[in-house]
Amino acid sequence: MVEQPLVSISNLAEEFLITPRTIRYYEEMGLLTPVHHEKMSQRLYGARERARLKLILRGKRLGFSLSEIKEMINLYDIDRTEGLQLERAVAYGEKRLQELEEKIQELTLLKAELLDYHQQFTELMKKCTEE
Amino acid sequence: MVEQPLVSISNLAEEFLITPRTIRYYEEMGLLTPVHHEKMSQRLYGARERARLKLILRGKRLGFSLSEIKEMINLYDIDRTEGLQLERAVAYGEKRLQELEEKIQELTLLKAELLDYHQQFTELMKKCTEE
DNA sequence: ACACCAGTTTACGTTAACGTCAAGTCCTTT
DNA sequence: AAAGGACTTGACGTTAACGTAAACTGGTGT
Repeated sequence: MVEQPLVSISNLAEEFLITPRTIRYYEEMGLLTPVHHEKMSQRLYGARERARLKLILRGKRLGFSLSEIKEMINLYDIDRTEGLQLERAVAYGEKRLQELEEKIQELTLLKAELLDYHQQFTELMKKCTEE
Repeated sequence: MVEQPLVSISNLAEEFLITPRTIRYYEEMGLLTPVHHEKMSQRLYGARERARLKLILRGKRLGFSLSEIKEMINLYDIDRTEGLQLERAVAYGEKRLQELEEKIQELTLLKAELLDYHQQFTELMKKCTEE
Protein backbone atom coordinates (compact mmCIF):
# COMPACT_ATOMS: atom_id res chain seq x y z
CA MET A 1 0.00 0.00 0.00
CA VAL A 2 1.22 3.45 -0.92
CA GLU A 3 0.75 6.43 1.39
CA GLN A 4 -2.39 8.12 0.12
CA PRO A 5 -2.71 11.82 0.80
CA LEU A 6 -6.40 12.00 1.65
CA VAL A 7 -7.81 15.42 2.38
CA SER A 8 -11.05 16.76 3.84
CA ILE A 9 -13.75 18.52 1.87
CA SER A 10 -12.82 22.02 3.01
CA ASN A 11 -9.16 21.42 2.26
CA LEU A 12 -10.05 20.28 -1.23
CA ALA A 13 -12.35 23.27 -1.64
CA GLU A 14 -9.62 25.64 -0.59
CA GLU A 15 -7.16 24.01 -2.96
CA PHE A 16 -9.44 24.58 -5.95
CA LEU A 17 -10.89 27.91 -4.84
CA ILE A 18 -14.45 26.62 -4.64
CA THR A 19 -16.86 25.93 -1.78
CA PRO A 20 -17.61 22.62 -0.01
CA ARG A 21 -21.19 22.97 -1.17
CA THR A 22 -20.04 22.84 -4.78
CA ILE A 23 -18.08 19.65 -4.13
CA ARG A 24 -21.07 18.01 -2.44
CA TYR A 25 -23.24 19.07 -5.35
CA TYR A 26 -20.87 17.39 -7.81
CA GLU A 27 -21.07 14.24 -5.69
CA GLU A 28 -24.86 14.46 -5.66
CA MET A 29 -24.79 14.67 -9.44
CA GLY A 30 -22.62 11.57 -9.63
CA LEU A 31 -19.43 13.31 -10.71
CA LEU A 32 -17.41 12.55 -7.59
CA THR A 33 -17.34 9.51 -5.30
CA PRO A 34 -15.16 10.21 -2.25
CA VAL A 35 -14.30 7.51 0.26
CA HIS A 36 -16.07 7.63 3.61
CA HIS A 37 -14.02 7.28 6.76
CA GLU A 38 -15.05 4.35 8.95
CA LYS A 39 -18.73 3.96 8.22
CA MET A 40 -20.13 7.29 7.13
CA SER A 41 -18.43 9.92 9.17
CA GLN A 42 -16.58 12.17 6.74
CA ARG A 43 -15.71 12.42 3.06
CA LEU A 44 -12.07 12.01 2.15
CA TYR A 45 -10.60 12.87 -1.23
CA GLY A 46 -7.59 11.25 -2.88
CA ALA A 47 -5.73 11.56 -6.15
CA ARG A 48 -8.55 10.14 -8.25
CA GLU A 49 -11.14 12.63 -7.03
CA ARG A 50 -8.67 15.48 -7.37
CA ALA A 51 -8.06 14.50 -10.99
CA ARG A 52 -11.78 14.29 -11.64
CA LEU A 53 -12.38 17.67 -10.07
CA LYS A 54 -9.76 19.17 -12.34
CA LEU A 55 -11.57 17.74 -15.36
CA ILE A 56 -14.89 19.08 -14.09
CA LEU A 57 -13.58 22.60 -13.57
CA ARG A 58 -11.90 22.66 -16.96
CA GLY A 59 -15.15 21.54 -18.53
CA LYS A 60 -16.93 24.37 -16.75
CA ARG A 61 -14.41 26.92 -17.97
CA LEU A 62 -15.04 25.67 -21.49
CA GLY A 63 -18.79 26.14 -21.11
CA PHE A 64 -19.94 22.54 -20.83
CA SER A 65 -22.86 21.60 -18.60
CA LEU A 66 -22.37 19.21 -15.70
CA SER A 67 -24.25 16.45 -17.51
CA GLU A 68 -22.04 16.84 -20.56
CA ILE A 69 -18.96 16.74 -18.35
CA LYS A 70 -20.29 13.66 -16.62
CA GLU A 71 -20.70 11.88 -19.94
CA MET A 72 -17.19 12.81 -21.02
CA ILE A 73 -15.36 11.73 -17.88
CA ASN A 74 -17.40 8.55 -17.59
CA LEU A 75 -16.95 7.75 -21.25
CA TYR A 76 -13.62 6.01 -20.97
CA ASP A 77 -13.91 5.05 -17.33
CA ILE A 78 -13.91 1.30 -17.74
CA ASP A 79 -15.60 0.64 -14.41
CA ARG A 80 -18.60 2.66 -15.47
CA THR A 81 -18.64 1.54 -19.06
CA GLU A 82 -20.08 -1.83 -18.06
CA GLY A 83 -23.69 -2.03 -19.03
CA LEU A 84 -23.57 -0.02 -22.19
CA GLN A 85 -21.68 -1.83 -24.94
CA LEU A 86 -18.11 -1.03 -25.77
CA GLU A 87 -18.98 -0.32 -29.37
CA ARG A 88 -21.49 2.28 -28.36
CA ALA A 89 -18.95 3.91 -26.07
CA VAL A 90 -16.42 4.11 -28.90
CA ALA A 91 -18.99 5.50 -31.34
CA TYR A 92 -20.09 8.02 -28.76
CA GLY A 93 -16.50 9.05 -28.16
CA GLU A 94 -15.97 9.68 -31.85
CA LYS A 95 -19.04 11.88 -31.93
CA ARG A 96 -17.78 13.93 -29.01
CA LEU A 97 -14.37 14.28 -30.65
CA GLN A 98 -16.09 15.57 -33.75
CA GLU A 99 -18.03 18.11 -31.70
CA LEU A 100 -14.85 19.24 -29.98
CA GLU A 101 -13.19 19.79 -33.33
CA GLU A 102 -16.15 21.90 -34.49
CA LYS A 103 -16.00 23.96 -31.33
CA ILE A 104 -12.30 24.60 -31.86
CA GLN A 105 -12.99 25.68 -35.43
CA GLU A 106 -15.73 28.06 -34.37
CA LEU A 107 -13.65 29.52 -31.57
CA THR A 108 -10.74 30.02 -33.94
CA LEU A 109 -13.04 31.76 -36.39
CA LEU A 110 -14.45 33.98 -33.66
CA LYS A 111 -10.97 34.90 -32.55
CA ALA A 112 -9.97 35.78 -36.11
CA GLU A 113 -13.03 38.00 -36.50
CA LEU A 114 -12.43 39.78 -33.23
CA LEU A 115 -8.80 40.25 -34.15
CA ASP A 116 -9.85 41.78 -37.45
CA TYR A 117 -12.18 44.25 -35.77
CA HIS A 118 -9.50 44.95 -33.23
CA GLN A 119 -6.94 45.89 -35.86
CA GLN A 120 -9.36 48.11 -37.77
CA PHE A 121 -10.20 49.75 -34.50
CA THR A 122 -6.65 50.45 -33.37
CA GLU A 123 -5.75 51.75 -36.81
CA LEU A 124 -8.70 54.12 -36.71
CA MET A 125 -7.59 55.26 -33.30
CA LYS A 126 -4.06 55.90 -34.52
CA LYS A 127 -5.32 58.11 -37.34
CA CYS A 128 -7.47 60.07 -34.93
CA THR A 129 -4.63 60.78 -32.54
CA GLU A 130 -2.12 61.64 -35.27
CA GLU A 131 -3.68 64.93 -36.18
CA MET B 1 -32.46 53.44 -50.61
CA VAL B 2 -31.90 49.77 -51.12
CA GLU B 3 -34.73 47.26 -50.86
CA GLN B 4 -34.48 45.97 -47.30
CA PRO B 5 -35.82 42.48 -46.70
CA LEU B 6 -37.49 43.03 -43.34
CA VAL B 7 -39.07 39.99 -41.74
CA SER B 8 -41.43 39.42 -38.79
CA ILE B 9 -40.42 37.90 -35.50
CA SER B 10 -41.88 34.47 -36.20
CA ASN B 11 -40.23 34.36 -39.62
CA LEU B 12 -36.89 35.15 -38.05
CA ALA B 13 -37.51 32.58 -35.34
CA GLU B 14 -38.31 29.93 -37.93
CA GLU B 15 -35.22 30.80 -39.92
CA PHE B 16 -32.95 30.25 -36.92
CA LEU B 17 -34.89 27.36 -35.37
CA ILE B 18 -35.65 29.25 -32.16
CA THR B 19 -38.84 30.70 -30.64
CA PRO B 20 -40.16 34.28 -30.79
CA ARG B 21 -39.89 34.40 -27.03
CA THR B 22 -36.15 33.85 -27.25
CA ILE B 23 -35.81 36.72 -29.70
CA ARG B 24 -37.83 39.05 -27.48
CA TYR B 25 -35.70 38.01 -24.54
CA TYR B 26 -32.53 38.92 -26.41
CA GLU B 27 -34.08 42.31 -27.15
CA GLU B 28 -35.01 42.74 -23.50
CA MET B 29 -31.38 42.01 -22.59
CA GLY B 30 -30.22 44.67 -25.04
CA LEU B 31 -28.74 42.31 -27.62
CA LEU B 32 -31.17 43.12 -30.43
CA THR B 33 -32.84 46.38 -31.46
CA PRO B 34 -35.41 45.71 -34.21
CA VAL B 35 -37.18 48.53 -36.03
CA HIS B 36 -40.80 49.16 -35.13
CA HIS B 37 -43.31 49.57 -37.93
CA GLU B 38 -45.23 52.87 -37.84
CA LYS B 39 -45.23 53.77 -34.17
CA MET B 40 -45.04 50.62 -32.11
CA SER B 41 -47.03 48.05 -33.93
CA GLN B 42 -44.68 45.23 -34.81
CA ARG B 43 -40.99 44.33 -34.69
CA LEU B 44 -39.22 44.00 -38.01
CA TYR B 45 -35.81 42.47 -38.49
CA GLY B 46 -33.28 43.37 -41.19
CA ALA B 47 -29.77 42.33 -42.12
CA ARG B 48 -28.15 43.91 -39.08
CA GLU B 49 -30.31 42.08 -36.56
CA ARG B 50 -29.91 38.83 -38.46
CA ALA B 51 -26.14 39.20 -38.29
CA ARG B 52 -26.30 39.96 -34.59
CA LEU B 53 -28.52 36.96 -33.97
CA LYS B 54 -26.01 34.75 -35.74
CA LEU B 55 -23.27 36.05 -33.43
CA ILE B 56 -25.45 35.47 -30.39
CA LEU B 57 -26.24 31.87 -31.32
CA ARG B 58 -22.64 31.08 -32.09
CA GLY B 59 -21.66 32.51 -28.72
CA LYS B 60 -24.23 30.28 -27.07
CA ARG B 61 -22.91 27.20 -28.86
CA LEU B 62 -19.47 28.06 -27.55
CA GLY B 63 -20.75 28.28 -23.99
CA PHE B 64 -20.68 32.04 -23.43
CA SER B 65 -23.32 33.73 -21.31
CA LEU B 66 -25.59 36.38 -22.80
CA SER B 67 -23.82 39.15 -20.92
CA GLU B 68 -20.45 37.99 -22.22
CA ILE B 69 -21.86 37.86 -25.73
CA LYS B 70 -23.29 41.33 -25.29
CA GLU B 71 -19.91 42.68 -24.31
CA MET B 72 -18.25 41.06 -27.29
CA ILE B 73 -20.66 42.24 -29.97
CA ASN B 74 -20.84 45.72 -28.49
CA LEU B 75 -17.08 45.91 -28.13
CA TYR B 76 -16.31 47.09 -31.60
CA ASP B 77 -19.72 48.58 -32.35
CA ILE B 78 -18.71 52.19 -32.77
CA ASP B 79 -22.19 53.53 -32.06
CA ARG B 80 -22.18 51.93 -28.63
CA THR B 81 -18.56 52.59 -27.86
CA GLU B 82 -19.28 56.26 -27.22
CA GLY B 83 -19.13 56.96 -23.55
CA LEU B 84 -16.45 54.54 -22.60
CA GLN B 85 -13.06 55.57 -23.89
CA LEU B 86 -11.58 54.12 -27.03
CA GLU B 87 -8.45 53.07 -25.18
CA ARG B 88 -10.43 51.08 -22.69
CA ALA B 89 -12.31 49.35 -25.51
CA VAL B 90 -9.07 48.37 -27.19
CA ALA B 91 -7.55 47.11 -23.94
CA TYR B 92 -10.67 45.17 -23.21
CA GLY B 93 -10.60 43.65 -26.65
CA GLU B 94 -7.07 42.45 -26.17
CA LYS B 95 -8.03 40.82 -22.92
CA ARG B 96 -10.89 38.97 -24.59
CA LEU B 97 -8.62 37.85 -27.41
CA GLN B 98 -6.22 36.46 -24.83
CA GLU B 99 -9.07 34.58 -23.14
CA LEU B 100 -10.20 33.18 -26.46
CA GLU B 101 -6.70 31.91 -27.17
CA GLU B 102 -6.59 30.20 -23.77
CA LYS B 103 -9.94 28.58 -24.42
CA ILE B 104 -8.72 27.26 -27.74
CA GLN B 105 -5.62 25.86 -26.05
CA GLU B 106 -7.66 24.14 -23.38
CA LEU B 107 -10.11 22.73 -25.88
CA THR B 108 -7.27 21.42 -28.01
CA LEU B 109 -5.72 19.79 -24.96
CA LEU B 110 -9.05 18.24 -23.99
CA LYS B 111 -9.47 16.88 -27.50
CA ALA B 112 -5.97 15.37 -27.45
CA GLU B 113 -6.67 13.68 -24.13
CA LEU B 114 -9.98 12.28 -25.29
CA LEU B 115 -8.33 11.07 -28.49
CA ASP B 116 -5.67 9.34 -26.44
CA TYR B 117 -8.23 7.54 -24.29
CA HIS B 118 -10.16 6.72 -27.41
CA GLN B 119 -7.21 5.03 -29.06
CA GLN B 120 -6.32 3.03 -25.97
CA PHE B 121 -9.93 2.01 -25.77
CA THR B 122 -10.30 0.86 -29.35
CA GLU B 123 -7.01 -1.02 -29.17
CA LEU B 124 -8.18 -2.79 -26.05
CA MET B 125 -11.40 -3.69 -27.81
CA LYS B 126 -9.51 -5.10 -30.79
CA LYS B 127 -7.49 -7.40 -28.53
CA CYS B 128 -10.62 -8.63 -26.81
CA THR B 129 -12.38 -9.48 -30.04
CA GLU B 130 -9.34 -11.13 -31.63
CA GLU B 131 -9.36 -14.18 -29.39
C1' DA C 1 -18.20 17.96 31.52
C1' DC C 2 -18.23 21.59 28.43
C1' DA C 3 -17.16 24.28 24.67
C1' DC C 4 -15.61 24.40 20.13
C1' DC C 5 -14.80 23.27 15.56
C1' DA C 6 -15.29 20.76 11.30
C1' DG C 7 -18.25 18.06 9.09
C1' DT C 8 -23.11 16.33 8.03
C1' DT C 9 -28.02 16.44 6.18
C1' DT C 10 -32.16 18.99 4.99
C1' DA C 11 -34.28 22.55 2.99
C1' DC C 12 -35.36 26.80 1.16
C1' DG C 13 -33.42 30.92 -1.72
C1' DT C 14 -31.26 32.78 -6.10
C1' DT C 15 -29.93 33.77 -10.97
C1' DA C 16 -29.90 33.04 -16.01
C1' DA C 17 -32.37 31.85 -19.91
C1' DC C 18 -35.89 30.97 -21.46
C1' DG C 19 -41.19 28.19 -21.63
C1' DT C 20 -45.96 28.83 -21.23
C1' DC C 21 -50.22 30.91 -20.79
C1' DA C 22 -53.62 34.79 -20.52
C1' DA C 23 -55.53 38.84 -22.30
C1' DG C 24 -55.55 42.45 -25.39
C1' DT C 25 -54.55 44.79 -30.23
C1' DC C 26 -54.38 45.09 -35.25
C1' DC C 27 -55.34 43.60 -39.90
C1' DT C 28 -57.53 40.77 -43.17
C1' DT C 29 -60.95 37.63 -44.91
C1' DT C 30 -65.55 36.00 -45.41
C1' DA D 1 -69.90 42.59 -38.38
C1' DA D 2 -67.78 38.57 -36.96
C1' DA D 3 -64.10 35.46 -37.11
C1' DG D 4 -59.43 34.28 -37.70
C1' DG D 5 -54.52 34.88 -37.55
C1' DA D 6 -50.19 37.15 -36.14
C1' DC D 7 -48.45 40.18 -33.03
C1' DT D 8 -48.15 42.56 -28.47
C1' DT D 9 -47.33 42.95 -23.30
C1' DG D 10 -47.49 41.14 -18.82
C1' DA D 11 -46.89 37.57 -15.57
C1' DC D 12 -45.92 33.32 -13.58
C1' DG D 13 -43.43 28.59 -14.17
C1' DT D 14 -39.08 25.87 -14.89
C1' DT D 15 -34.28 24.02 -14.84
C1' DA D 16 -29.30 24.07 -13.71
C1' DA D 17 -25.92 25.15 -10.52
C1' DC D 18 -25.10 26.43 -6.89
C1' DG D 19 -25.66 29.95 -2.08
C1' DT D 20 -27.15 30.15 2.49
C1' DA D 21 -28.96 29.04 6.78
C1' DA D 22 -30.63 25.76 10.43
C1' DA D 23 -30.10 21.92 13.19
C1' DC D 24 -27.56 17.84 14.29
C1' DT D 25 -23.28 14.79 15.04
C1' DG D 26 -18.57 13.54 16.33
C1' DG D 27 -13.93 14.15 17.75
C1' DT D 28 -10.68 17.41 20.63
C1' DG D 29 -8.60 20.62 23.87
C1' DT D 30 -9.18 22.36 28.75
